[in-house]
Amino acid sequence: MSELCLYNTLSRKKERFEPLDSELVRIYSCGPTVYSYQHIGNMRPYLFADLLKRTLLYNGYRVRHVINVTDVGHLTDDADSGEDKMELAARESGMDIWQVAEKYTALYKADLEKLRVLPPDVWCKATDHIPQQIEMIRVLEEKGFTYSTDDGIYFDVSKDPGYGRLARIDLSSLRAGERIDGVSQKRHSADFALWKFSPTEGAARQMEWQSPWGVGFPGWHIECSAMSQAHLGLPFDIHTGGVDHVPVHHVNEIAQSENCFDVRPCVRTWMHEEFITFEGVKISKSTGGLYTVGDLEQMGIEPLAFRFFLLGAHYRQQQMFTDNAVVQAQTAYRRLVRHALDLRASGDGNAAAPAGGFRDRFHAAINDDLNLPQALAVVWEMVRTPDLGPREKWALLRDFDRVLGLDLAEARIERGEIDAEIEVLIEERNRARANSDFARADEIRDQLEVQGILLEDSSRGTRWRRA
RNA sequence: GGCGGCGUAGCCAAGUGGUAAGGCGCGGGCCUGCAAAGCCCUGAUCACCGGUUCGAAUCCGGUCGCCGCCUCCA
Repeated sequence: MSELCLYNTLSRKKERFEPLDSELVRIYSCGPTVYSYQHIGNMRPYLFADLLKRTLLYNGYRVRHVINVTDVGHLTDDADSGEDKMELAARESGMDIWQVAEKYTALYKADLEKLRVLPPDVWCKATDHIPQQIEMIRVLEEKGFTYSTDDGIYFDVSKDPGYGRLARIDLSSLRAGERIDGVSQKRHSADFALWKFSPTEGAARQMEWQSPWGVGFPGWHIECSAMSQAHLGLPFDIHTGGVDHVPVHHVNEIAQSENCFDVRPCVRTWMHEEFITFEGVKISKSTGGLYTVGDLEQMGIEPLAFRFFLLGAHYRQQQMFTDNAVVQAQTAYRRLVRHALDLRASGDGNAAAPAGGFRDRFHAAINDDLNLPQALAVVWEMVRTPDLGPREKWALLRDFDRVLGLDLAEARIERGEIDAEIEVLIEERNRARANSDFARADEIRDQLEVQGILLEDSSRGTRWRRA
């Protein structure tokens, strides 16, 4: 059996994975800020985390997985100026801020379900952990890591000699002493807000809390430190997120957690997924390509076909999204489903049978830092090999699907309410064929095709499916 | 400007020292009354130049092109 190796951003290397607790692996995944729809680019982090979790389960570990929902404190500008995204979204939509959070959280979770992302063991949200965040800030203050300005309480990065190690930031060469844009009272550009005071003029905030420093709200990074500690304890095994979080969000999270709780390192393995690019350019708010899972469905792309698409590239590689690429993926996905249906019809077999090394190769692929493209190649080869019978293949395919998550055991070709009518026509056509009346037979087939019904004749009779 | 990454067949995409996985598409074949589905066959020397090596897509140097982060972002 192969060893599980994962790429750790801390060391910039693949490392053999060893859980802190011999059986239970603890994972924290940075979740979304729920001020808007999540687009398909936003789905990759959770697909990635899902594949990580499934791979751990496949290796026999138990997993405790936490995903947070950030519903306060994420500013539109840099971490310390600009407006709270949630407050802004509420004002623009005319909804109550709590409704905004609820709405987009629900949509987000529905999309994850469509993509067959296993639900985490714990969902948590920032506004449910305000006391924990305040307590962390209090401890940091007590230890001398903070200072106060007119607009908030800041973390003083110069007090942390290890600051920025994750991103290999060299503070001394980082514009130190330079004038800080926007927030003039910051001592260093890398200093960041732990607590922000509510504005004294203008519209009142909908979300604000009492604290030892006055009424206000928490900074964007502190919620992850508080919630990961609360739900997993420190240290824990794996923290996941997007590459964009390496230099700021996660660096700051480490600074807060390690200095508050004196646990170093607070996380053993940091894993970061790359972006999906849209016709060569990153999908983002400003550059477009903002399809949602729902948009894909409108285009005729099934959610699981999109999942299959994501399996086609390694998580640490930027993946090119184009309409063409996703359609290609859907074609392949549907072909695999058809194989699954045929194999399933042959009955259940024994997955423990020799299986020609396919299981080992599949396992080795996913254990090599989640190389799903490689694993998929093994899947195709297995499906098409003449060396295995259909029942063995079906057993293996179901086994592999524990990681792939394509729901192959439940897959089916969609049938509708007009079955009876179709059956009658098919019978008539088969009578015509038996009488060599091919003109009539083809006429019926064409007629059904117009309705989106495709016929497939085989030695076992005629089957139909939707186009 | 600083930091990081990428450039593999028409398209998507693995492979990071031993003579290029896989998928989609194209073309050909088998099967079929004809189709469809399925199966089989079929394509690249890895941006370019130089170097290290018995041997490089894989290591080093340079050139060109592209992308990301440093500012909202997974």
